[in-house]
Amino acid sequence: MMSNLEFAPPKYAQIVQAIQTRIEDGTYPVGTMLPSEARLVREFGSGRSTVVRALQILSMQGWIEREHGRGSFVKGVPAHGAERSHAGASAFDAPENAGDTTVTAAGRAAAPAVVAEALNVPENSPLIRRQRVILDEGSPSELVTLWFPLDIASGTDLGDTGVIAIGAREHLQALKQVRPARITERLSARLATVEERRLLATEEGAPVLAILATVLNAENAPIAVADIVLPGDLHELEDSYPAT
Amino acid sequence: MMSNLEFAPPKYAQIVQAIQTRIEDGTYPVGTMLPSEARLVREFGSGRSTVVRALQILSMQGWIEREHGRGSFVKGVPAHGAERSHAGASAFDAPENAGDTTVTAAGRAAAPAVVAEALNVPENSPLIRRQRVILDEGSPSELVTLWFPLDIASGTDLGDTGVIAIGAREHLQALKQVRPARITERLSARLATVEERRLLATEEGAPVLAILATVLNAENAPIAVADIVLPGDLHELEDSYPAT
DNA sequence: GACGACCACTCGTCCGATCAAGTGAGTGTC
DNA sequence: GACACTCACTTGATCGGACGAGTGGTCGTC
Repeated sequence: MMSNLEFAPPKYAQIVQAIQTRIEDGTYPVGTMLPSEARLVREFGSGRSTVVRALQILSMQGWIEREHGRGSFVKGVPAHGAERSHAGASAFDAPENAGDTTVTAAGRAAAPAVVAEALNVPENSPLIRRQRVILDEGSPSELVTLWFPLDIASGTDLGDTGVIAIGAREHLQALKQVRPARITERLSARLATVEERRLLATEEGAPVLAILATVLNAENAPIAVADIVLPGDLHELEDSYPAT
Repeated sequence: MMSNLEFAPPKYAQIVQAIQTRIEDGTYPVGTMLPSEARLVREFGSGRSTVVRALQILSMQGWIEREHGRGSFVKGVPAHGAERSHAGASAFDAPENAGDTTVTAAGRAAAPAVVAEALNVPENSPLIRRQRVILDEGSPSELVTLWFPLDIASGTDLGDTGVIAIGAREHLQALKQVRPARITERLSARLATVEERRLLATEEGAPVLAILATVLNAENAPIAVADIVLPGDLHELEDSYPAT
């Protein structure tokens, strides 16, 4: 009408936008009831179906809550996804030439029990192990051990002692048809082992955060495992998520 | 028709379900085109609006992709968000009469340094403390201490020693205008304190997972703090997320 | 062969109507 | 006061139609 080249978003989207704005700027305070569908129909001059569609979108996105027979109520600005430190993902993405990283081992090694279980192979099976220590201000602050099945690591540099300048994930993706889809982490507190105390230079009886991260492909088959050990007195993991 | 007391989900939800199942079991392989809206209308014997509504839901949830003029195409089973044990949220939601829970303390107490910092009050300020031990098969497996500012806890039963049969969050929401919006957790490994060893009946030098969870309202002001202590040899936290 | 008109098929949006069902306040009876 | 009833108001589900617009093919013309 007014213009011929103007792009107008669909009506239902305009309504969504308008209500979002009003929630954000406090016109519709949290906890209060939204105008009823009938009112909104009058205000926006559209059919009820259109208003309902907008409200359903807002409801699915978490802005409002709709209660049969009572009305629609403002829930607030949807606090989006959770923020968390993904120690596992970082272990596979971090290049070895960044910061103070020292590769302490690379090559074949027998699978310890927990790693074998995670990779679904017999204990003591030969695997490719790649271990590094990360220093923070000169002192060891993190011990990361990556474990790969032989067939996955073959044809890559993962078993060589040289420094790999990109992350293990990228390295794998570039050289093989390996596509990580999901990572699961298991986290626990325990005392450092003798070997860990040596590499991390901590005292006897020192508690550590131990994270065992398993990388899975789309078929839920394990691709690799990262064993991450953090001295308890040096690390805190943060996690933040919406309260329902 | 067939029955009078049977509960039937709405038609659009049935269609959503049916299509999800067909995607999961390979009837509609990934990448292929879904039957057109008109076909689905015939198959399910419903109006087009109903079919479209189902398809829009599937599209918003990431199962399919709709292309104007071409059709709807299968994207796959949506790799959902992260799965994680939210120890903090559970601490506030768990009722005290469930399982083997013992309330070991309830009433005023001075704020320890970390709690004071999280609640943004001076150290040693008076707070309401509520502490419980959860037994697993007879032995202590979890120590939860909830801390509330006085003004938030006033008028509630949180400072009384009686058992509260619903979660603290529900209790608060029922009695006060308190709306939790977000929870942040800080997790670390350390050795159990003397007090913790007494309540959890663990030995000296035992490592624990310590989680400090802060509940924030929509304005990011702290409402409460949960201090959760898990003996390291009894607990593992799981976390799973898309690798992207 | 290149081009364009046409057409069948697809999804995108919007409307207004109907019936159902949940909620809460008010009203009247016992 | 307790209870049942009514009624206004709310959202929930579904329908069928209408029009618009993007896609990709056929087909005829040049």
